[in-house]
Amino acid sequence: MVYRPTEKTKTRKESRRILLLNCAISQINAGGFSSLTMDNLANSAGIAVGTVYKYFDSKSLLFVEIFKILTEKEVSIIREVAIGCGTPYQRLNEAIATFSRRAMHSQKQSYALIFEPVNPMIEIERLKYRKAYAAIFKQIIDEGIAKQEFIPQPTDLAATAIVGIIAEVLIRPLTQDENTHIENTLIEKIQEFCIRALTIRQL
Amino acid sequence: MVYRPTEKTKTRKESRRILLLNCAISQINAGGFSSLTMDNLANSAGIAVGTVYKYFDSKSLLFVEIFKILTEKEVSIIREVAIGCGTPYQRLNEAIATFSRRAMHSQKQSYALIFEPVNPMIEIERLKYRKAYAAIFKQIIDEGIAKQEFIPQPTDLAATAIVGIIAEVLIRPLTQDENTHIENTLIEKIQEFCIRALTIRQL
DNA sequence: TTAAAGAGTGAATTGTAATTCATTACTTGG
DNA sequence: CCAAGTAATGAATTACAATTCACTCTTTAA
Repeated sequence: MVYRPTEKTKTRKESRRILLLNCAISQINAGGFSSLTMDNLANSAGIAVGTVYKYFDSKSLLFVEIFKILTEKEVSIIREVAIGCGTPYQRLNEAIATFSRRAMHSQKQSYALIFEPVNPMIEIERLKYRKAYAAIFKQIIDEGIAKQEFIPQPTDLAATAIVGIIAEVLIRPLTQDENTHIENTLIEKIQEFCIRALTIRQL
Repeated sequence: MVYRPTEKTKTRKESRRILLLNCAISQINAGGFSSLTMDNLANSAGIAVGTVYKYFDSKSLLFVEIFKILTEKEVSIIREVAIGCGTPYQRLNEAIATFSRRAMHSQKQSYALIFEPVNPMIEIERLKYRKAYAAIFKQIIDEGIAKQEFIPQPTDLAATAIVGIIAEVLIRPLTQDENTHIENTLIEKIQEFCIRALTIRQL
């Protein structure tokens, strides 16, 4: 035996894998999961279809991997905000705003991650994704209740509800077409709605 | 020319069409849209595939028709409750409860109508469906605000938010598997959350 | 009874992508 | 340079349903 994979080879392999992932992500950002085929992925990466299969065993697995990459990034950004400084009230508002702003800036992607019909495997990941968001909100709400900033209530439900609100109010409308104009005050209104549901109102 | 369609023929044709729709709906209730193929539909109706095409031009159009039938029924039931008697507060609670109860009783169907990945045509109908629900909630909220039962706020958003809450809290979990046990108190908790967001609290 | 038109049939076709695999091209260390 | 292994290729295959269509069967009313 003479040939053995070396550092150099492994590095090149790894960077090709990353290239493929990046090409795939670009395509998804442009046209959603439905626009990504193994053929056009191979094309845009400048390699043969067969080669794609040296890097990913199947399209489903590729999709799942991409989904995880994208959602883990989003979740970690929100988590960052959520454990930042400030009162629970402030952090909740900040988390909602960040989530909303990011969604507005990459509409196609948000829609793809939250709603786009793909396949059952993605649906399972999507559930985890939404649960991850809810877990973040829950933490803030729990703390807010402990500090008597928020009214005692089932926090799991409240957290899930907030995810539902943002998805429905903000992201679902992006289904329609490209330049869905979303008013900037929408974020504030969402915040106010959520805060009303959570807080003890100061009369 | 001798043959002309008669009442009798038309009736039979119509009833076959209805049979097909019913078979399709049963299949969807059992396994979602994804489980319905033109072949198994023909099979379960006891006719040939080709015949199905005498009744429906394409699978997409069949799907859209079924989706409309099912959603219009659901919406009209909720609408009934929503324009019933009682204060806006009571009617809101009743509408949420009815929506929730129906969802819990036909889990597969609710999931299919609200979330199941199907195709872009269905996605367009689904948006209308959700908007129809929102419109009902909006009407209640508008009235509640007029009667000073609810706090003034953007009612469009509040209505959409409620749809999002129910979808996320109640129906999304049905993704998982058959007997997702949903506590009965869940409905009450959803109502309380929504009411807090809407009302002027009595201290 | 029969010609005309509609209805029903289901094997064959089509469409669309994913996936495979025999073949060719590289890499490596001796 | 070579032999052994690895990587890349892309045309061909597979998978899977939707859809078609040449044909047969029914119905109608003269």
